[in-house]
Amino acid sequence: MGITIRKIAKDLKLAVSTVSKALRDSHEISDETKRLVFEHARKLQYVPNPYAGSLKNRTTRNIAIVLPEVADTFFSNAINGIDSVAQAKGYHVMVYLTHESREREESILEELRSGRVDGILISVSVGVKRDSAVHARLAQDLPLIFFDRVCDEVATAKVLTDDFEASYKATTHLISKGCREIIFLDTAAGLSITDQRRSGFLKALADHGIKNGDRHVVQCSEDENESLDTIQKVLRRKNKVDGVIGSVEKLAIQTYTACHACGLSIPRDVKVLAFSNLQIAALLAPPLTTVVQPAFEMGKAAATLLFKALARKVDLRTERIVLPSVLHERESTQ
Amino acid sequence: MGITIRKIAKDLKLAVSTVSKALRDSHEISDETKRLVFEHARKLQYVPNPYAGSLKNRTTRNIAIVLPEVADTFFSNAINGIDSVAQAKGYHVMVYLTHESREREESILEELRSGRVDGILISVSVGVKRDSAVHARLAQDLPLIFFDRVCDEVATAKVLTDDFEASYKATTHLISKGCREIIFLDTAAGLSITDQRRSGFLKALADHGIKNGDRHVVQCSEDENESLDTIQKVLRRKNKVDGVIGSVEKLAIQTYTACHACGLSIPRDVKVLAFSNLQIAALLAPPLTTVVQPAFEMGKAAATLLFKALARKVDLRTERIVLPSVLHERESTQ
DNA sequence: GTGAAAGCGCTAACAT
DNA sequence: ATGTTAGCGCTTTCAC
Repeated sequence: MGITIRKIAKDLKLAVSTVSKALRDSHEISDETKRLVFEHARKLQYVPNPYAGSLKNRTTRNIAIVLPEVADTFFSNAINGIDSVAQAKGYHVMVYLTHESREREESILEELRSGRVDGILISVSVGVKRDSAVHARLAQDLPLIFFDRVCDEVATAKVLTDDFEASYKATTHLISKGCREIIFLDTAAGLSITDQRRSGFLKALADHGIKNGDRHVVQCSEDENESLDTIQKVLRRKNKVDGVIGSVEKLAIQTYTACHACGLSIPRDVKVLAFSNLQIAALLAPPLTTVVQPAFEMGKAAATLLFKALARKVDLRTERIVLPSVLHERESTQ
Repeated sequence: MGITIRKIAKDLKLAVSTVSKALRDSHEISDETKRLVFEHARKLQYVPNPYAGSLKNRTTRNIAIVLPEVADTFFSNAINGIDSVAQAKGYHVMVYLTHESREREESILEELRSGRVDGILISVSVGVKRDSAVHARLAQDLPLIFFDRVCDEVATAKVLTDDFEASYKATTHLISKGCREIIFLDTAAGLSITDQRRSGFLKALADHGIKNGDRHVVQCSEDENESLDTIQKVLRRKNKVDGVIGSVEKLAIQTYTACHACGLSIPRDVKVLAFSNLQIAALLAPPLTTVVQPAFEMGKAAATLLFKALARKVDLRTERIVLPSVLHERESTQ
């Protein structure tokens, strides 16, 4: 049993409400009483129970981040961005990992309708549909903000990067380096971000007179071994691949592994480029050309939006923030 | 206003208590009533408010992880391990980042005495003392478990790796490769893990007849630029350094950067080895020899211990789990 | 088998 | 300026 407001009241022979008001520095309470209360509270090391008051005013000062995984530099940096504003606002952060399971994501969201948190920031898992009913319903109950991986058709705030343009630019970069047989490594299920990236890729191919773009898109499994296998097969095929774009960080790493395994030299035999926030991209063999998303800033923007919503200062249904990503050219595409 | 138990009771013309019992599948309630209640609850999509009941039984089903940062493979993997058991137990995970600030860590812990969480898993920040009073007091109020970076003198559970032995082995490995002028890159403040690692390092030097071990220990700043600067100065000094041990992941990356900048070839001029969980160590130029900690398993072990403590099945004051780390030899020390 | 009532810690409307 | 009271959503005696 921790120290409660009631204990302080009893010790000081005051009413609970008086103590409550004193602690909240209400103007109705005399300075002398406040002083006494504060002092005693400090002496007893009183810490208010956050969930008691929360029952009344329906606010927990907790927010949730729902995401596929933490062992990914984009997500861990986004968490940092979110945390930076949450800490500043005195909010607490709950983290939920879906491990790319739609079912798990849905049951987590279902649970979150309970009032455990005041709002939610989410980057959806593979397999979640653009018009997911679960997400839409949640957005009715609580402030919900998508970042990076979104459900386009759910009417709530989204924080994104310019995936289409960045991918178009990246593809153009490869073409300018002489690549013609470029492969776009896609994720298995339709992720909003990879959809955009694929579109940008296809558009760039078309604009540069490369036909049959679809032939250049390769679906990779969520399973690491399968995916690695797929990539190796592609690299070994007759129509010699001379460029690879990894649509997500994991695929970049697998491409490197696959090239090593196939005895292909990067960038001589094949140029490689990936969407990735790996800080050590520059230390890889060879240094990897990356499209870097402003992960920290995206987290920060998403959290800022959430707090605005909690303060009823914004209508989330119409919010949409697009931040630019940056192409870092390195040896892997030289 | 979400759906409450009261609403269900009113709709069904039952008492709140009856509904409450029915939902908890109490034997005092008739099957028929239970059926009605469950059905109606499902129809209204009732989700119980977790903090209402929590007020009574003083349990939130929330646990906290307090750690220096997420953008570190050790920590993100540890989070995965913790999350895996928390999800299985139906618990929720709150994440607190200290960013290596003792003050921040202390104020977070202070806040956590409020009852926001049922227990805490922590890896302490740089600068926290072995006998930190704040940590000791918290351990009185709540189940507290240290993992990796601990306060030795605070009497509560600890989950560790065999840092001394692993470092001894790693140092011996470098010596066996012909290194004599080996540098141990230490963190600025006394971290339990780097203390152990340094001791193992010094013991190995002594055992192999290398005198004045202390001369081989270099303190690195928390500031990245300063630290990089220090490393470069060391690499350039007259007594040619032929081996480097990074005591934490960040220092390994900085060593690579520094070697590039100084035009030193790894492993020809200098062999490098680091305590690191980087998955892509094998893809670096050259592949980095690492001492890998079982991060996931440590998180899992720590969380498992916490849940045992919550079930009053263990006395945390005497618990101490030591898991082995593994030396992965790669080209950087060949 | 069902219901009434008290209470968890705190806030807020309403006395005094 | 301080106190009384009711109530947030739920659980848990204790009656009926």
